[in-house]
Amino acid sequence: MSHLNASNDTTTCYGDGTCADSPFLQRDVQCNICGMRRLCLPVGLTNSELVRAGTLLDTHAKLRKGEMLYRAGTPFTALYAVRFGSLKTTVLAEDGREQVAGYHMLGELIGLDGICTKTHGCNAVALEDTEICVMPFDMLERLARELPTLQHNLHQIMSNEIMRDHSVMLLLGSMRAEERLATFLVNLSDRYWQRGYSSTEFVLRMTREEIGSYLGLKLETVSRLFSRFQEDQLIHVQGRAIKITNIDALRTLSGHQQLTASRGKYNNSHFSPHE
Amino acid sequence: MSHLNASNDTTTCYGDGTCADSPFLQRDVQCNICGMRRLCLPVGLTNSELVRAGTLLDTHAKLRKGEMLYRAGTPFTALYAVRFGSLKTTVLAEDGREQVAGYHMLGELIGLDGICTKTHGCNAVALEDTEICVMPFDMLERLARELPTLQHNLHQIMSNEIMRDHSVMLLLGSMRAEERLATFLVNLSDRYWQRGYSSTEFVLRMTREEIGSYLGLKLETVSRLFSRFQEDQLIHVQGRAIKITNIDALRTLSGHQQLTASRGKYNNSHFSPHE
DNA sequence: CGAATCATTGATTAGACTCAACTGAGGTGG
DNA sequence: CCACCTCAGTTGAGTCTAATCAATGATTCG
Repeated sequence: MSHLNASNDTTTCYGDGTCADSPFLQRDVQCNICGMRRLCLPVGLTNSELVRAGTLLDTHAKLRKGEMLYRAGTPFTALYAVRFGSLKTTVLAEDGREQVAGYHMLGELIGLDGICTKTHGCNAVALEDTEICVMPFDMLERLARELPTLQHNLHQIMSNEIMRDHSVMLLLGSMRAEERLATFLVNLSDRYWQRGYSSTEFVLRMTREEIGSYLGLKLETVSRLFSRFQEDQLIHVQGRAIKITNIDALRTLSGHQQLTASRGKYNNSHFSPHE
Repeated sequence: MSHLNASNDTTTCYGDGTCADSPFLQRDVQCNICGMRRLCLPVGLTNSELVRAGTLLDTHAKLRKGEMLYRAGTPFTALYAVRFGSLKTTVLAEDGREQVAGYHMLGELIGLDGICTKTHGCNAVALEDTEICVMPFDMLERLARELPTLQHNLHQIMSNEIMRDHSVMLLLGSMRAEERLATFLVNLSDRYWQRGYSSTEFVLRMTREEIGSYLGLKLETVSRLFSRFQEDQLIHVQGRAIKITNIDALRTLSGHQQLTASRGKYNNSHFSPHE
């Protein structure tokens, strides 16, 4: 993976998944061999810029299922990008209540809420064996001052997280239980699709209780709804294995309300590895 | 207001409300005459930096009550800081449902959700006659590359917005109606206090329906809860005039759960103009 | 001053929660 | 390899919170 030719300097990788250079012109930069480059922080950087950012993006870490990446209250030092696997983040009330704030998969950036207090604001736990990319934040800020594209990407990602949170607030504040679960399923479906996986068959990485926590519902309610959706021929459920049989009906149920996906740029485009 | 001496270059205004220079060393820079400087984007900039940022921070705009600052779907060009007055932002579902995403007062920055798509993601409406500071975003990004303090402040503010959203998600997903309203009142009380106003007597700038929309409740529920809180001697309500008579009980009700305030730096400190 | 908007309060209902019992899958160790 | 245990998931019965529907009172504003 390190013997490929360096490309010329103006070569750019685009957010739409295409690349100005030939498929074999890849540098020995971690991002170039990471399948999620086009969804991640370095979108749009030239190769020489990627090389400069190399030290930033070099450090990886592996997490076993259930392992915690960071804990609320501990010092914030870095942002993390998911290379593979998935994580949940949870916010904690002072009285001990805990709520899932998000599920994060390939190419998504987490830890953003730690910047403002230099302390992590939530817990991040791996839902399966997971590998992440560690980006020390002071280094990232320094680089962002030199690379406007990187700077703008960071701002976009943070802004996108704010939009995502707003759509969750809309879900929690105004939707009925079945609308919430339908929206959740449609959102997962879309995100798997964007990443090149089946949009109709996937395995949930979280328990009913965790889904409920994210959606502001109790686990029994989630379970009942899965059963009802199956009865109504919208999905087929077998434990955590989900097969969507009527995505249109699910979209209708969700009020065509999209939970904003992980990266704004692509939400309304038809970007996908399938095209 | 323009005849005061320029201070020396290393003079810095701090987030805790103090200033390294004498009270009279203020430049003819809008931020220096804005009471909210210590809560706003330019916290910590030296005076010479403030001067550089001057063009960024010079443009103001006035809004009448009910006027819209921006609308979801329209092009995003700038961030806005509240100079006085207040606004609500609302997110829209595709089916027309609308939900209040936040109430914004003095010193708070809005428009952050527009960065990722270059299009505003929500509506912003003045709740009273309001003045705001317009900060063109491309200019802000350029300046942020030159002024690390400004860059970091921007990141902090965005991160803080994410934390605020997370605490709203916790509220909507796990609290009962009375806990939500108590949390809302305590949050308002704290924010007024931080800005030098009474923490126990204030006038709501929004209708019961708007409060309900923010809290995921119907207006009748909000109204009933106000009445019950009054019956229980926690508050005195007269239309929109609120007098808090037992803030401790309200805090207890809210599970001591703070809705994250507008600027992370100050949340857990005892910063306030009263000290 | 009158119209419109906002707010309060009551009666009833529906949707989600709680409590509880039971089933099934996965992992461990004898 | 199977028995056992635990944790996850399903389903049912009853309860309760907040929504809905409805009528009336209070403010605000042109």
